[in-house]
Amino acid sequence: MVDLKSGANPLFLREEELRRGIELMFYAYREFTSEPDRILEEIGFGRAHHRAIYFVGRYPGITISELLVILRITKQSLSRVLSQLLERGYVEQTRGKRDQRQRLLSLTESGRALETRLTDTQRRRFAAAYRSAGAEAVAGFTAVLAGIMDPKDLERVDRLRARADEEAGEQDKADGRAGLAAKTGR
Amino acid sequence: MVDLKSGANPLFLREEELRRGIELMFYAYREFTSEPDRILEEIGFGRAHHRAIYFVGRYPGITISELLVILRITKQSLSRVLSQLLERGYVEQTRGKRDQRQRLLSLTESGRALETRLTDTQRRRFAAAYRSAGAEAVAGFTAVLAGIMDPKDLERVDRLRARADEEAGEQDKADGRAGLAAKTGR
DNA sequence: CAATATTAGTCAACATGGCTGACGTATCGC
DNA sequence: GCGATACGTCAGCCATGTTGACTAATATTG
Repeated sequence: MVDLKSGANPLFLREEELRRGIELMFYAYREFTSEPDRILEEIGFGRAHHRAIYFVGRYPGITISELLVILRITKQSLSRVLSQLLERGYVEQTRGKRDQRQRLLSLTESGRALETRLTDTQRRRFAAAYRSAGAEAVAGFTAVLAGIMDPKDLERVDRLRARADEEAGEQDKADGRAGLAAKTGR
Repeated sequence: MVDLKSGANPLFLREEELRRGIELMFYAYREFTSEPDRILEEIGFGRAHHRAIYFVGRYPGITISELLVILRITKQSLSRVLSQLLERGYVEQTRGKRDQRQRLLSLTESGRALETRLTDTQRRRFAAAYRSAGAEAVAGFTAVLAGIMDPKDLERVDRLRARADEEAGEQDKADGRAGLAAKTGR
């Protein structure tokens, strides 16, 4: 019993290491959302609005169904926050040119301003943590997180990022979309 | 404009690196909670119950007010989940011997079983991610998370862990507490 | 071209888990 | 003995998730 818990026991160390990771995840996520939450509260929005505005800003021209796949919530839940964002002029919709059923979402000027304000607090927090931990630690951080998340999400993130990279600098042409699903067909 | 977004621009790289961290955090946290959530649903509990049961298991003999500090919720919110855990026999309370006002919380046999079942899914997930990312990555992961979280939380976690380590193998004596606040006075 | 599938929107009802505010009780410590 | 502390509780509100049922417009396919 004593031996099972003693510091010299490798299983105890491993158990402690795993628990530490679990706990840091809990505490870090709470802090990660705390500053945006405060700003959102000022203007009568919640965390769900941040998520929507973030991904619309990230992938301008994204459709409702694509956003649903990313957020993994029901369309009823998304509809609630999205209609508020539309009403209050942070997000706008246009119909897809190729497929008229689709609603292509993008941020308005004030939507971009809000997204920047919200995400900046997180960017700053990450930048500070990255700076103090060092470049190698950052690589380890992202490697472990990538191992924790759903491989499907990881694949999608990587795929979209690759596409965004190769399209960076190009004109948004054709039907005005940013190419999110232009080739995926999903 | 093109230059600002081109891959050669260091500011763009930095921006992408920060956004990637932010997004991985979102996706990883969602996955991190998904398996416990499924188990909890089976037995009619929610994520809040897991948090309570986790920290009671982590710090047996913890008081209500200490748990409130860790969880950062109101006592009314905690009371809701805790009374259910007590009713259904996962957690038990004893009065503090030194201070009779305190309620010292600990897990019952079935509470420990549930905690193990819930947390094991997370442990496995972390263990797999740690294994595939390597030891160095793990160090980076925890360093970055430590930089993201509230320093007060970090300090407390480290302090409690140091205490648990030095007390490992000792008998729980005196008033039956695990020494969580024995010396903190908080 | 007609049938079917897909995309999006909406209404209604419910659960979880946060919150505030207001009190009550027992116990501790000065 | 009195003020502070630890805990419990009632009542109600809000945000954000859920299921289920249905409609409308458009696209696709046999």
